[in-house]
Amino acid sequence: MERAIRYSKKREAILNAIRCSKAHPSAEWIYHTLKPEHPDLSLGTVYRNLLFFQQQGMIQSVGVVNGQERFDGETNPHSHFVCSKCGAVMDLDQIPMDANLSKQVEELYGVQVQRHELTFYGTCKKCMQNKFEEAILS
Amino acid sequence: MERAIRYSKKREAILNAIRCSKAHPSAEWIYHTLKPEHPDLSLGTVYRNLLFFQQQGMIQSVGVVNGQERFDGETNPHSHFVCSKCGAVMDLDQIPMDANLSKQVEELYGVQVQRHELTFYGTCKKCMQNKFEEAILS
DNA sequence: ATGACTGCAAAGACTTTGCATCTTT
DNA sequence: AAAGATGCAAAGTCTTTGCAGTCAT
Repeated sequence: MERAIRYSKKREAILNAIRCSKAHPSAEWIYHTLKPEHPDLSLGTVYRNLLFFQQQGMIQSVGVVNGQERFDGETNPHSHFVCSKCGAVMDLDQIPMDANLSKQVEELYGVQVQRHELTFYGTCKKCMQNKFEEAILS
Repeated sequence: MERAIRYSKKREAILNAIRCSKAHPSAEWIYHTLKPEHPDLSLGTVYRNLLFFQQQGMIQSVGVVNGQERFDGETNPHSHFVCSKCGAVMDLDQIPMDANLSKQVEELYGVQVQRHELTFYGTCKKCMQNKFEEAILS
């Protein structure tokens, strides 16, 4: 018998927070965002639900940025930009992901591919501006 | 005055261990691999040197796999496969990385790109074999 | 009433760091 | 001798987990 899944107010709020944010939230971010509305929310619940949503395929990990795992409520393939300065993560909807690549990898290397990630690392607009201002002031 | 860089036996050994391995080692892996030859090696030193090599551009992080950061001694752009079962990381030398993509991202999004990663996630050959055997036994 | 979900706090895993000591230059 | 590199252990950060209580069905 499969484990039943029940509704929970907090679970709904957590999923909603991820889906409504473009920031690719971390557990901590979700926790602090929801705390005002749900004063008795605990960090453990956030982590447990993040795992749950991942297992259900409802969200995906974008990887670990500055020590914190980041999540994405959009599960359609798309690439990301990560700012190495401030840790911002943004979607790059205009950069296409080649779906055929996965098949090529499977055929060439004899592995089974579930998904692939295309991620760019660098400095975001805001941080470049800050760098510029610092350079002037020094 | 810039900080001087001095030779050290352990630093050399650590870099060598990364460069000679195709496993994309973690700090722990390096530590245990070198411990027999360098009984007084400490994990702190491994971590400090990993940071040092990264800052020097001599190695690169491949990201965090199962909670451990993994490193690559090959800094030329190439894509990776990560096994979600066993955490193995392998180079995909036959899958080309499009160098032009970085420029496109810079122009389209007004950011500054340093590098990009193309990573495939799935199940490696060995783990697929294990799955198969388990299925038969059950 | 059952068992899924949660809060809380403790435990766990990985990484960083301070300080005394040892090494390289 | 000066300052960089290390060992050791403590501290720090993020995440997981056990247990008792709560809530959905």
